[in-house]
Amino acid sequence: MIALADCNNFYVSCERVFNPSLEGRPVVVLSNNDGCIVARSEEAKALGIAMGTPYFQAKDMIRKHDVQVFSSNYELYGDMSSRVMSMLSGFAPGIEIYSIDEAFLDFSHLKKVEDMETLSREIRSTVRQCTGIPVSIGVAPTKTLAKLANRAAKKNPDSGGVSVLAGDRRIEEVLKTTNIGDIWGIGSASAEKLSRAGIRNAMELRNASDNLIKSLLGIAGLRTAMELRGQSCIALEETTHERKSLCCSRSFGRPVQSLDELLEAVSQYVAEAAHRLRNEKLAAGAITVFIDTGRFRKSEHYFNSAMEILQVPCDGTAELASCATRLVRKIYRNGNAYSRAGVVFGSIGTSTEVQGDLFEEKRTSRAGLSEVMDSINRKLGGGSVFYAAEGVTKPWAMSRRKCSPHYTTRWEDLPTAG
DNA sequence: TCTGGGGTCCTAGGACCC
DNA sequence: TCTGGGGTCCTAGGACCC
Repeated sequence: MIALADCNNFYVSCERVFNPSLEGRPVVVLSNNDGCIVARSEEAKALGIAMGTPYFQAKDMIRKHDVQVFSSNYELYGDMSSRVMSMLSGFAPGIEIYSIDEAFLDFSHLKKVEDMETLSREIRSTVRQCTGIPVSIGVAPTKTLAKLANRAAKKNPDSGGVSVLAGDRRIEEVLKTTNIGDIWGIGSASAEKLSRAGIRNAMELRNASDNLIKSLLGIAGLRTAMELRGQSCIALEETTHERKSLCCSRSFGRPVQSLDELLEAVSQYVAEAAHRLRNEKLAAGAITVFIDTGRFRKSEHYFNSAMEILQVPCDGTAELASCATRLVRKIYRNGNAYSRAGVVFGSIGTSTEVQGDLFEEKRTSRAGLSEVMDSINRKLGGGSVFYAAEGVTKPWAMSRRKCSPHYTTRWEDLPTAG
């Protein structure tokens, strides 16, 4: 058996831990650049505010019902997440951290349903007490069913936040009441295809023929169907596997037209991404840059990207930035108002095992400067030293007008009592 | 006026090999 | 006149996840 522990309305819950006055009130958290609503408290959901609603479209409703609004504070959510995950990992022999607010736990050592329920309740109350975050737990024979069990736990107020899916009758009950699009692995495109073929709920997908499913959805869809039948096809992955790409992209606070501002923004994204690269002891073998006018603008949509393969994999900000700068110049088109840009590192490998260039006469040390800058920023706080190329006033920076303090990661933001 | 960001996997088609 | 079969690797695009 596998358990899925999923934090309730995670970002909202993080805000509430340090601001108890939010308890019982409608609260929403916005995506980067204060664009969309990406987390809602139960009270906000009850008002009919949908996931992903653009903030500006919901403003009337927000004012009318005095909904509390927060910008995304990923520093806070990331730190709270690691607290929750470290609590969870003490409760099971195996854990797979699946996302910032979810983890699968190995429950295979438990044989009785009552034991699974008891342990789940213990996990819930301990995590709540030690971190302040409410968690729901679903238990089932496969990951896909555990996802459904978790939904059932959240939906049913009598469940106490725990639901174990064991036994054919109980499983079928849930399958029948789950819409096809609410199954893990079935997105909108697949839901559309299936419903045209007359398959509208999880039970109907489970009972459909392998050939039909494979022809409609391919091998991934077939795996999902088998998981609904109770046959585990998606293993618990306890080891974190090596990263394949690393991306830093952001929308601008206001449209950007000048090449200079675009270059500043991209330089900053490179600096951020390269810093993460070095933290993970990795080096990039290729770099892609993209710029985008955005798809909601009335004028013609312009999106373009360019890639360069590096002679020798690299983790230094300066070298990566000079490459990125070259690429921006290549795709920049004058007269456009850009709303977004980004940098993607690919062909990633371990920085200690870099294949050198046979024909390079003398290998210059590239690591030194970035390392020194990292250590200064670690000691004095992020952003203490940076390349001037990143810009100083940054008029293009994203908006985060309603960001809460970084309660757990910055000394000056420590909450005070009394 | 205002619409996020960061990932992975699968598939089909092309290029190439012997 | 007539031209095989089996395989790998790479890439772009689509779909999915949170």
